[in-house]
Amino acid sequence: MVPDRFDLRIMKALQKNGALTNGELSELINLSASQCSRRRAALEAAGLIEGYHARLNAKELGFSIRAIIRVNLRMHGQESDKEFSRWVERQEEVQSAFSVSGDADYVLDVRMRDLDSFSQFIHERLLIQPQVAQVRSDFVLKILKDNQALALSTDG
Amino acid sequence: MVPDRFDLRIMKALQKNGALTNGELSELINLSASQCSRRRAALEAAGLIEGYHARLNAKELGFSIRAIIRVNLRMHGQESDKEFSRWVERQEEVQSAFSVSGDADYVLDVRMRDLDSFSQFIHERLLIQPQVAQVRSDFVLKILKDNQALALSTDG
DNA sequence: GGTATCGATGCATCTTTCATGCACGCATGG
DNA sequence: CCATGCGTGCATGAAAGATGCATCGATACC
Repeated sequence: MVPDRFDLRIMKALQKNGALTNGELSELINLSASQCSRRRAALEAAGLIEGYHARLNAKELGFSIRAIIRVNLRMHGQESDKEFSRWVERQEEVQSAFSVSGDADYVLDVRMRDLDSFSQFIHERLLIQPQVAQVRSDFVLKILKDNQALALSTDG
Repeated sequence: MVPDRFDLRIMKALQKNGALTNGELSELINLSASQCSRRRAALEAAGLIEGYHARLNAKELGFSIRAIIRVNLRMHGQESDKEFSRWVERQEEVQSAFSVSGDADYVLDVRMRDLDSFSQFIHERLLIQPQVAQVRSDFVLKILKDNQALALSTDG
């Protein structure tokens, strides 16, 4: 599927606000509501829109700790990498996890309720993984932005 | 507002799928649809649910580069920090940006269409910021998980 | 130039979903 | 024991979503 500029506008709008009605969308992008509905369905069917998600207020819910953790493994091989990946995927506190090229092997974005949980996670769960060689943590002091929105150029 | 376990279940479900109807929600959490509607509205009004967002397929849309960039500033002061923050917020390619404690001063999560854009961003936009002293990039090779979902414990 | 064909669009309609008034049940406190 | 208040489910009117149909515009072909 090749999205045209209307599709791009729709996706851009829905990134910002996924609860827009087709009527509201139609005003924003200058197209009838029925067309918005059809295009939206097409974008979802084509997989360009992967889904809709509610964003929760982490602070209000008691998640006061956020940290970016860089992890190095002892050795590299399909086995240890795969095993570590599987382990990471099971950790609820890990919101995002990337295998990266650079100083580190993995970068994790984690959220916890308090320092105790964080310490417990690092020492009693992460560091005892046999593959893990080194762990360096950066605590998030302030979130400047957290869009999760792609920079689509609508060209007008 | 103090969310009870039904509220937690609702939030958990809506994190996974923000397009659930109240009827579908009611089946998932064993509560009538009308109550789901009321509780949902309350959670939104209380700010526990901050909003709904569509997630787009980055690969399909041509964003093949993702990187975690660590930035160090030359000196620290309210001025340079604030100025850098403001600059970061204006950069569309920056999805998330954190001020952190640790080796780095800032961590940025960026997405680009290609290596040229990335190089251009680093050299012609980021490094020419007068506050910036050092930049280290980790390219994302593989996304193990990218939930953006908080680990709510529903206790049942 | 004329015409046929195909996809995209807007309107109208039907269906689904949402929002809310109401009465009931349950708990707590007088 | 009764009164009060909150949370709940049911039922109804309002809003939003989905879709058949006729029309419009563009392209291709004769």
